Amino acid sequence: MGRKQAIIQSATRLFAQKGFAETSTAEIAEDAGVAHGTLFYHFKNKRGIIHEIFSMAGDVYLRNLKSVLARQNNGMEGIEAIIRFNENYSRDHIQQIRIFQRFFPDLGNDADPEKMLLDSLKQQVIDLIRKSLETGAADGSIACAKIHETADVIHSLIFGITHMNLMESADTPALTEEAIAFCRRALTPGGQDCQRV
Amino acid sequence: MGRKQAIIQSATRLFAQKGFAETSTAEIAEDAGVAHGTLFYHFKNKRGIIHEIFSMAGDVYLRNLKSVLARQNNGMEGIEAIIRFNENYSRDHIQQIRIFQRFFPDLGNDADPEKMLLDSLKQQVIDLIRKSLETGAADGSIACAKIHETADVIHSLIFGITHMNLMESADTPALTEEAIAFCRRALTPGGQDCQRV
Amino acid sequence: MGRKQAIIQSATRLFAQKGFAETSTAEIAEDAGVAHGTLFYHFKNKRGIIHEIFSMAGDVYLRNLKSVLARQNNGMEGIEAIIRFNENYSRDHIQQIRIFQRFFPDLGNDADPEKMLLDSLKQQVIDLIRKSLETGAADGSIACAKIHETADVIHSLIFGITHMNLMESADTPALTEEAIAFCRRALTPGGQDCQRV
Amino acid sequence: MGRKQAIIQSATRLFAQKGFAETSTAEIAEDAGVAHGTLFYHFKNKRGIIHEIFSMAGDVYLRNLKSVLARQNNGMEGIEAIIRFNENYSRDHIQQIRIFQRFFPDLGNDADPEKMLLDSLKQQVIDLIRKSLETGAADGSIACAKIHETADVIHSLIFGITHMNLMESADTPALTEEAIAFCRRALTPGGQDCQRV
DNA sequence: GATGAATGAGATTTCATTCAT
DNA sequence: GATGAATGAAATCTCATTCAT
Repeated sequence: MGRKQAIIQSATRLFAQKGFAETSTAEIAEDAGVAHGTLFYHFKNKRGIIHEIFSMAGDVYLRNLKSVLARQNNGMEGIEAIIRFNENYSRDHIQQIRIFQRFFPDLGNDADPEKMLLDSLKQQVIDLIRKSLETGAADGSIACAKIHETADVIHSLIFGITHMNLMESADTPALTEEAIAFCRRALTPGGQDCQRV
Repeated sequence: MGRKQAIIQSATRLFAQKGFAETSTAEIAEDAGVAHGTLFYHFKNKRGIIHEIFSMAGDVYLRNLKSVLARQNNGMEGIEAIIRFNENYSRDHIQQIRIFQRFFPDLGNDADPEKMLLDSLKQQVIDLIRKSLETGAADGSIACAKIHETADVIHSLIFGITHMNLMESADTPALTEEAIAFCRRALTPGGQDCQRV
Repeated sequence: MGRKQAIIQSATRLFAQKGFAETSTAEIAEDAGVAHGTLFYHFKNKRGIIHEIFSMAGDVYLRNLKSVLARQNNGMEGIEAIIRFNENYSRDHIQQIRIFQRFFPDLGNDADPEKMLLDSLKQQVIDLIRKSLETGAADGSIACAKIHETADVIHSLIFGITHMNLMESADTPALTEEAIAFCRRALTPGGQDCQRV
Repeated sequence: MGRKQAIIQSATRLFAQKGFAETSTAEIAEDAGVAHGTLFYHFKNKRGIIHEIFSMAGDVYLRNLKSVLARQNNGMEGIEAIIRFNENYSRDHIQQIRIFQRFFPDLGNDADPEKMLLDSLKQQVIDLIRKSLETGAADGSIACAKIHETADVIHSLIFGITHMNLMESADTPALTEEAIAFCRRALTPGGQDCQRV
């Protein structure tokens, strides 16, 4: 593995453990087994490191999520799959997720290139949720009047669960299953008239 | 207003705007119009300032939320009230909320006194959600099999909405209303058999 | 002597000896016998130190020059006094002069606050030369057709002599006396018609 | 153009623009379109680059100046030609001149090989001035008692004008013409007795 | 001849905290 | 109670130079 990869790996672990601001570049270099200056040969600055991590992680997340979605049979299954995928991915890539969640609050101004990266990722996830809702509305597996807002609601729910996951303050597999059941009840057409509200 | 209050006020604004690590004690002192050293007369250290902010803010949030809940007529109304209260409170106390959200990810180890404060606050909110679910189950306004998990789901949803709010990436009043509708559909007994899942 | 004065003194000596870029802040602090951080308590940054040195030195130079000029009897004596004053001042404040001369070339863009300081100082000296030329033209001690340009010529001459002085590449007291004689010949009215050119 | 020439060209431009210390070797390499390491193949170190620039520039300056001087008819014309040559050369080789002027102050100790280069150049120019003065004294175009000191005075004047030129703080063509007139008045024999002083 | 990855020494600056007054 | 000068540890980043290829 090249030095650049070693740096990315170490940085990922340390940012996840201690946060971005709390991790020094000297620490990353030492952990990666390279000279301090080497960091700044491969990356413009400290932020450049996290930028690369974000960019790579976002790509993997989206690619995997899409491949999972492609295997679903109808809209409701899609929604289920998205929620469950997030749970699984969070467990398998806990460090990446932790960095994402840690970094969100530091992203103040909209010009921030990292904020743009994360915003774009979020928007793509919301779009996939929306597409599943639309598919479900078409194939009859989902009854939903306000697709736009409902997509936001589901995304909020997923985000909140992920947060609980990171805080280790709940049995998240169970939480995820209950969230799916919750959505099913809210979205399944049937005795309940979802237009009513 | 005494010097201590001035410090708390300035710190609240600055922490909300720029984050904890990014705000220097000198900056707080200048903004508050006191000498730098005065901060350390009133607070043990920088962390002591945010501790006091958290502690006060949590008290206000909970007291207000409880007083709102006391005025509801049944369990389902309670759930609605909690979600809506969070929206209103977030709007009115945006700085406090922003500090909470900003600080969460920095709280790593469980021994952390600020993490304990926030955990306790979260737990109390979840308890209030649970109590409303139980009330609703008793008064017939809610059909819910797994109260414990459902409370976590709703809390996750609220947390996610608050996050969207802070990121200013959604029309949150509309999002809140749709979330309430979503919960209503998921929780209202009726044609839909909520035991089924 | 307070710490701030000690810093200024050390910085003056070191900047004169080695130049601005070549002197590190750590070096200044050590020489002044203060902690490294103390520099940045008293000055915004490294440039702030040289700014203060410039500002103080320029004031002293101008004040002294003006007081010398006030004691002259006519315009030609004024020109002589200016050239001689510069020689004496350079000898007595060799460090200040060295810093000035060293710093000039680093001052690129006009927005530079230090460049503005130095430009203003230079302009004031040129104005004093011009005033002496005008006085001399009025009192008959000087014959000069183009006062504006001649003032620039004399200032260039003074600047060049100061430079030679710093480079220690000439016997400058003798050079100064010859420069005065040179100017006398060029400016004294008489058999030579200075309009001619 | 070979790589070495490209490096020299880029370095000349950058040193003139930003100064020696402020220009990094990496910057020069990039500007020249060669690899960073290539610099150190062609030059011993960073200083070696400026040494070559100085050496070449000094040669050109002197050769041209001498060729101009050869075409003058008497001593006074020689002095005029030197002053005017400097103005023209400065305008045409502004970068070279800027590097010279920028570098002078950094040359502290006499052992410095670059200082020796510049000192030698300066001495040769002064010698040429002196020779013109002597020629003029012989051919009757100049009246000058102290040739040695006067040569220094004229060199100082030229240096000062060049500095004004670089600082862009005067209309230097006009300044140059006035300086020539100034020298004419000071040096031309006539009604004025130059022995007198 | 030429490259560019890697280095390590050092530079400037920030900042929470202390303490004498 | 309050101050603010002073500190020193640590952080980010720069950069001339080396060297294996």
